[in-house]
Amino acid sequence: MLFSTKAEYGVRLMVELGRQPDSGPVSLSSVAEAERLPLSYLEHLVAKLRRAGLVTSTRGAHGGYSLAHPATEITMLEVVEALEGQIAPMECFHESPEGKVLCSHESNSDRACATKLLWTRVQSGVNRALLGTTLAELVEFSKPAGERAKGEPAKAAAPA
Amino acid sequence: MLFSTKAEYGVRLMVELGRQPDSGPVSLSSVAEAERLPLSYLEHLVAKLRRAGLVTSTRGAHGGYSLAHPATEITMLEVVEALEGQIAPMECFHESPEGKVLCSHESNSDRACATKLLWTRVQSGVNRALLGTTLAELVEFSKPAGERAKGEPAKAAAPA
DNA sequence: GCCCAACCCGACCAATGCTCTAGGATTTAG
DNA sequence: CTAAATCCTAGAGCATTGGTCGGGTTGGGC
Repeated sequence: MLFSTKAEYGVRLMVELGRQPDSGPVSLSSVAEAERLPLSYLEHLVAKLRRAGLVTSTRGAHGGYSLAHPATEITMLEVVEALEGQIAPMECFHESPEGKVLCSHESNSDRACATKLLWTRVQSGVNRALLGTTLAELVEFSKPAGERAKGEPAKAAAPA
Repeated sequence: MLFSTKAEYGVRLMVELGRQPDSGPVSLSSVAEAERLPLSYLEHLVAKLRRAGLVTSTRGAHGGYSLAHPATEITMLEVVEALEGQIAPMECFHESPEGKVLCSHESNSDRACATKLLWTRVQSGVNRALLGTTLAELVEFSKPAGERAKGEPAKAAAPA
């Protein structure tokens, strides 16, 4: 598996928040029930999303979580990275802050790192998919067919 | 990490085999030394590649492994799948033999599976990258710059 | 002012998979 | 025959995953 359930559950959580745009904060327990996910595990995941600035929390009675930004401005790259950490296809494959690709195996040999070309392409493919998918699209997609295509249509991104 | 070292080591192994096209079988220990990888671990990996029909083995003294097909006809999708198993972005995401996408969460709710759109795009991005990269390209890429671009040039595939 | 819903936090735990080693059995060139 | 090599199975050691548990803290409603 490329990703763990952290990404799966976390994205579902975000979609659930995105479905009620302006009805105040949504409690975690209602999300847990709707998606049939363990509440106490969701607490850990939502904490990561909060620390990443993707959701805001309001404490106390009738509290809960809300999206920190409009769903059209939240890309899946942000969400998945907040949940799973930096996305790299391989352990030895890191991007420095300036965007250069580093590979710890490179010094192993006089030759160029054979796999760098491959992992670069894979990462680029994943990044394009994640960056080109907004939360708004998933919210729209999750609605029953009859309900779709009303309101502002989600920005169409690069097709699958 | 998207992939484990199984893919990394296995691809390196394949590249090493691809560098000596017609000089008989290559022993695992020479590969292990050249790439500084643990020999006994490589044995497990090469067994998977053999069972997948990607390499052939010749036993006994002066034995070793060779590519079962020309490097231009081996895609990284075959190699990585042989090593890591079926590639799916998420546990709940399977492709049936007819190519239909199944999702075990779909029955959880009256709504469409919110994450299916996302994982479909991710998988398609990864597949394109893996399918569009041949072993011959990596072999070429791994040569020192001066040595490249001689012989038949590797088929240029979809750029990163 | 209390209660309770809800967020918050850290410790813990079982299961799984990854990385790698050990030890041997089998095959074959020289 | 012997050395080199593939082949096979059985694990050890470790990190991660996917949770659970118990207890805080906050704040609205009665």
